Amino acid sequence: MPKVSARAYSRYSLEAITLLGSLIRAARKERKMTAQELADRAGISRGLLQRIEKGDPKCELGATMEVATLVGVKLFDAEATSLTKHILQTEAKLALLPKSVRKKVKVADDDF
Amino acid sequence: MPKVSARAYSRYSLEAITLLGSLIRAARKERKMTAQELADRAGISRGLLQRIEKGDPKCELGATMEVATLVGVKLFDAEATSLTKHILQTEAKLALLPKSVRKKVKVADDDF
DNA sequence: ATTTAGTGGTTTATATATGGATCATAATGG
DNA sequence: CCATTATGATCCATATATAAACCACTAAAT
Repeated sequence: MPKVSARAYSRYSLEAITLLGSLIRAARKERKMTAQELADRAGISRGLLQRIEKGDPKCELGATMEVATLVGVKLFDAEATSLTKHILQTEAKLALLPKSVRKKVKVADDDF
Repeated sequence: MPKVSARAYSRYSLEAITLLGSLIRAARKERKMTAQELADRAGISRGLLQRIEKGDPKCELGATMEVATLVGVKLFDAEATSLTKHILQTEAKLALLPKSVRKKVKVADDDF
């Protein structure tokens, strides 16, 4: 069964994911946690944790975030309470923007 | 087919994911991009983009990161070149840590 | 006011990620 | 040096995320 069309990732995306994985692994070891331990606490299998630490893009966002949180790697280095505030701010900002983005029909793309 | 055991996410994880989604949506609208447009550029379906923007934890990490990158939402606010450096540093740090974490056998858990 | 495009929510079929088991290797602690 | 355990990798069955097509609704733009 030949793979038909893999997904394409930008350089930045791959690097960011790789970095995230490395940070998680480093953090886990600094905390002297076994891969199995961390996997258990996160409620995932050891195999999945391996892939996360390796930087595999094809992992659940939730699982990855959960693991990261458990070892203290925060994407947005802020407390949950602070995040809530941030979310609300963003939502408010969103409310100001048009509900739907309407494209000009005739005019050529002004993208470049 | 009853769902047996859903995955548990910490408060922080869910909030961080929600925030990420909101930031993406806001960024997309600021750039006056259609959901379909962004989905196409990211090589994903519009439905998936909706879930990402909504903050669904069950999405590919790669797809999410890709979309975020496309609209300029950086998890690690740094250039790719800088990320590489950061990765190398982390790897180097990792090399100093023990290859495997060994648990004490007899002694009781010192977790608390 | 009317038209049209964007959005949100479905459903279904398919691709695929995940869990679990297993094996080999490596490296730690005694 | 030895015993033990963490790790890395692979395989398979199954759960599930994804793409695609559809619908209804909303809200831009004329």
